[in-house]
Amino acid sequence: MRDGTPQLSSFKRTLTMLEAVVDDGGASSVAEMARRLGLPVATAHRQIATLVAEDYLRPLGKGRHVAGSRLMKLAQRLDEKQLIANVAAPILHRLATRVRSTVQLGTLENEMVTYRIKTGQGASALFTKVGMQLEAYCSGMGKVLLAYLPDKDRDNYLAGGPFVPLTAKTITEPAALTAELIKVQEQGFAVDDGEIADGLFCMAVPIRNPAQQVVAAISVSQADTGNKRMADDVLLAMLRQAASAIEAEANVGTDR
Amino acid sequence: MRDGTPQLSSFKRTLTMLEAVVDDGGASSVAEMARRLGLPVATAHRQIATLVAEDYLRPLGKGRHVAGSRLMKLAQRLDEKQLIANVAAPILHRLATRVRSTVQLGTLENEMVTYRIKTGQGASALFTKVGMQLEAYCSGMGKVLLAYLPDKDRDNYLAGGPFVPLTAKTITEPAALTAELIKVQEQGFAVDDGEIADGLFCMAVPIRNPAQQVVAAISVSQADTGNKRMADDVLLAMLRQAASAIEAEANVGTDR
DNA sequence: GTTCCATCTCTCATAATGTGAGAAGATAGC
DNA sequence: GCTATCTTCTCACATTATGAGAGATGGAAC
Repeated sequence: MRDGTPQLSSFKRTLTMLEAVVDDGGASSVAEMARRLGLPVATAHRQIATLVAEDYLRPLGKGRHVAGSRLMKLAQRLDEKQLIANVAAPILHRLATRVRSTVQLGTLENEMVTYRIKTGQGASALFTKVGMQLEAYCSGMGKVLLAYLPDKDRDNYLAGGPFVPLTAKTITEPAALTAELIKVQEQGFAVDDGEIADGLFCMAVPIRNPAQQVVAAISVSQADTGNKRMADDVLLAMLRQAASAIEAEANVGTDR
Repeated sequence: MRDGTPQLSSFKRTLTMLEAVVDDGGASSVAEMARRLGLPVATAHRQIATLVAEDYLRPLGKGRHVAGSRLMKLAQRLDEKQLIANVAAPILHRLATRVRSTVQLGTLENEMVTYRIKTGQGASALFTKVGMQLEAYCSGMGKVLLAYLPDKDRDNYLAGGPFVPLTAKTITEPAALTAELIKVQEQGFAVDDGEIADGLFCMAVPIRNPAQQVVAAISVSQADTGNKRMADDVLLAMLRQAASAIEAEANVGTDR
């Protein structure tokens, strides 16, 4: 067991078939696909039958197949957040140089914030890392993402707990947290002034998809060095401008 | 081999793992996933190793994984336009036999119309071919697709030119073309009476996605043989009915 | 440093499972 | 009608996945 293709070979072959059918756009019959991939017809049929049973393909009459709903759902789960992160990267990079601070982008998965982009000055100082997942209740981005959650999910989160304090300022009372999230939703941004780490100030705003759902948040973090810090309203304006730019850019791919 | 789950079970289980990891957004370790799915750790590792080898997952340090590039590419290929074309095919086929003419479906890419479906009587007579790309300004489908473009893009197209005449009736004046597109948008359909080829009559209507964006157009083409031609309003009604059917069918997999 | 705990890697005997040829059943085209 | 093509089914075979357990790795706590 040390060859090039030792593992789960049937899985691999079936994936290849799946891709071939999707690529083909449902133009060809199963037998045709089998011929193209050099597979026995019986095998091809088994593979496609399985894919259909799993709803990764949908039969469309006359031996044709198109992507099924389960595959579509999987694809949707992927690209929205990933796409947003991709288009956001250059915009956030510019923002970071302008505000001379660390700028981050995060999304919510499993009630945790996934940090997907981190850029700018002082990036190394911050303890966050791309790919890292952190509790949502104590960060600016997290509060934004929680604030726009569907009511049911948000209530569920708030009922979950426990909310352990990371600093003296961390909000740990469910009632206080609820009030905070309502405030965040009303004003359209969140502030974290030392709730996640002492002396760390963050401001975060949401990023929406074309359907107006909040799918990500971006934030600016500044270590409170006592002296010059950019005025909050200026910072907020710049964040919102970046958010708009990201939304506009991301929607280009959607329409047309 | 006659149970409910007889086929390619390892494939199914690995798919389940793939989805679980994607859903999880890379939050949990492999062992955690194994526990959650009730699998032996060794099996889980094999599955994930395979998914990584196939580039469906990408390791993200510390046992975490996110969607890999091959999965991303697959997701991209499932694009809206191709799907519409797939579900449209049988509907257009029926339409073509009813109107006894050639029915086509096209989408706009790079300001050119891509012909994706061509079916029905006299299909061989028409010079278009599936996969072909043609200028948009001179065909019924093209005019529909241009008419619903965002203003910015449409103005840009109109400023582009040049619009070479293919027949005596081809609209080549930007001003006239602008007026024509406005008319098309207002009435919701386009007519091409000999603008692309002498004696060729076409009528085209848009196809919209759930967000009400125009993503494709369908058309009926009839060579003007001098005698019986179906009444325009009847043709239009049938085209619109087909468009509705396609939109309804395409949205089944999209929602939820 | 050491100890503990969780994760990951590897091996191997077992049998479960996918395989593919071919026959038989459908379907379409002529 | 016939013929060509696609699909479903069966079955013997051995390829291939399986899962337990032992060893290796890596942190975190102390």
